[in-house]
Amino acid sequence: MKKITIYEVARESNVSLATVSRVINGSSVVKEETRKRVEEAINKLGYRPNAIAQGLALSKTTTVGLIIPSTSISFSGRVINGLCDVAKIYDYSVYLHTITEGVTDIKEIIDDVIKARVDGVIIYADKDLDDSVKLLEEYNIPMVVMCNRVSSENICSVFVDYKKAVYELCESYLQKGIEDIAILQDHRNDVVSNLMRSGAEEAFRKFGKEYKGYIEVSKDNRSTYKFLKSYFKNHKHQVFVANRDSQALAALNASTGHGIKVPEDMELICMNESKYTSSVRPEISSYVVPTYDLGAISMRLMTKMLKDEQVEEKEKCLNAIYSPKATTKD
Amino acid sequence: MKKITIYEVARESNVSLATVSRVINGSSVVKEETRKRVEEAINKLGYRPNAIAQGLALSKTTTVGLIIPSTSISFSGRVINGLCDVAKIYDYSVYLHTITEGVTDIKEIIDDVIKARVDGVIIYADKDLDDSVKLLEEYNIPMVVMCNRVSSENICSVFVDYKKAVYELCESYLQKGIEDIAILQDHRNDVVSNLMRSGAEEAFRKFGKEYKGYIEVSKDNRSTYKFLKSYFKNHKHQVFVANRDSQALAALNASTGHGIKVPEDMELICMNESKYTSSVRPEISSYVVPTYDLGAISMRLMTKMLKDEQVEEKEKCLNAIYSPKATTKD
DNA sequence: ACTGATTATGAAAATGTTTTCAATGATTAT
DNA sequence: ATAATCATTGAAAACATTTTCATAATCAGT
Repeated sequence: MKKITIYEVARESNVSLATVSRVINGSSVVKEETRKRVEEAINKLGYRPNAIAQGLALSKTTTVGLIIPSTSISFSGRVINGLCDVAKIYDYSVYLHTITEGVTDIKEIIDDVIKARVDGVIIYADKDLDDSVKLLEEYNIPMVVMCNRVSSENICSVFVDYKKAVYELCESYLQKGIEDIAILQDHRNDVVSNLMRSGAEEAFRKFGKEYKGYIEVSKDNRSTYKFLKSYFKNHKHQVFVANRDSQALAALNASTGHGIKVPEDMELICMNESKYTSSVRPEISSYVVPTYDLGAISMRLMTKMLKDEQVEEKEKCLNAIYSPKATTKD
Repeated sequence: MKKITIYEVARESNVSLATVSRVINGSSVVKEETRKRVEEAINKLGYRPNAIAQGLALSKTTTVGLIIPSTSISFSGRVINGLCDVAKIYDYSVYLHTITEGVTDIKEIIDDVIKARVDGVIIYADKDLDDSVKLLEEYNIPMVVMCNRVSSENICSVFVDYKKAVYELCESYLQKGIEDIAILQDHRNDVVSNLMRSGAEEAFRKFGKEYKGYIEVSKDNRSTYKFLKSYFKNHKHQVFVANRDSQALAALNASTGHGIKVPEDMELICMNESKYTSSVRPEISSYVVPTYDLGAISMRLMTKMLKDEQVEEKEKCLNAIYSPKATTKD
């Protein structure tokens, strides 16, 4: 089982390498008759171009590196779906790297994508960006940052405006005179949490008040439920906002356990809709976050940068759409 | 900003390419003093080897292709985590391809991984394997198949034994004289559903009975809930088994809506534990499926094949661990 | 001081493409 | 018929490595 290279195709069809290469790449200059002959040879021999050799000759790989925290994969796997779908359309391949917090050395990952000579890097950064990422900037590699607002020559960013969402949410309650709004925060000091904070604070400031309704919990689901279970024994809130769907579920179960009815006694709102927030009863009012789009748009931006198309907006802000549930019935 | 190649390093450190190459690859023959000189030059110039050129020269890329249905990413994202973690340990990179049912042409994906000259392919196949996958076999590319039992020269497989799980589950109820066991099946005729079926049927056959407790529902969560809502109006079951967590949640909500208490009136069992089955109350008895291991083991097998280590077991069968919840209280 | 063995290095070929430039053959206009 | 243009093709360099084979340098043993 010998390897079939462009040489074998050339010999088989009695032309030079150059011509075969032209046929592969759809160059228009080659005569119809020769093209046919070459194509037949290609099929007959089952030849497939070697992307590695192409990469070397062209100094580009039509490959983009994706760097994403492992937690985010289970949390928002559709990001990857959107990203890959668009990549496929534009004939790019995806080189995947996951970051496991406390384990992975980001430097190694950066080293690896540079070694691999990816044409660009898309990075999902729900934390502050590591300094080492700036290495990529020095390398002049086109970058798209998801979930973080970054601006620079070679960097685009795509993010969800949680700040605005929470701002408007708080504003609408404050207008109705409701100011007992609790916001659940997990310890991880992530971008979304910060945005939610500043949204709430801004809204309250507008009404001349200071916001301080944070409830801090740990990342772990079991302990979150335990905590809330005892929390709701002595606490009541008119409005309760959670970031992740599992936290909202925990809140729902913990509160109803104490006879607090959602939404009559307490409005429960989740910042990230999922199949779970909608399959539970009562349904949990949630923000639908366009995670698929987040990935898709990021990759589209990347292809624009790589093909030197005009990038009108270097910062793309997506909105989370509020989908309130009015009743416990359906 | 000139590109730094091995040539520049060679010049800077006054040695030949060959020597620099040896230093990069940790060859033992180079003199300590020269090694130092070369390493200094590498650091000074910020040189990173070009994996593409290496790939060409060595005819291997230390890269494995991962082919996975997009739905499986959100369903079992931890597969990817396990896979990537192990890949990192063995210095392999992951080339990601997603399959969107009805959209993606598998042939194109196969073409692409062949073009990319990945050293091996890991494919998550919860459906029957497409014929085109056999192309890979002809190409003699080492493969690991997840979720499907396949045997062949160059193919290993790693799967979860849902059949055994359901068999034992049914058996234990039948021994107690309980035979009213309903199994929810979504339309997609996938491997897991089939395994569950044959597990149930085998158990019933052992007791001289024929199993026919399937309930067919659509894939869509909303309509599943709707369906179950009206289903539980007129139906009762002692045991109710669902495959996916969202289906179990829907079943829980729909049944309690009609005053059916879990687990007193009906045992509810989910074949795939998730943070949702455990954060809901009453907790849903579930099988903990080692998804992380599924990925990790697959990749480990792959590295063994690629490094020509001995592969003792070409088929690795993982067990789903039953975690029954005895009470509605906690 | 010389031989043989050993260690360290370099020259050059090989990996599989693309692309530039030159050359050839065909076609058109004069 | 001839020059000029145009369409098609091929030779060879370039891409950045690894590796084989040969050679140079060192060293030990006589």
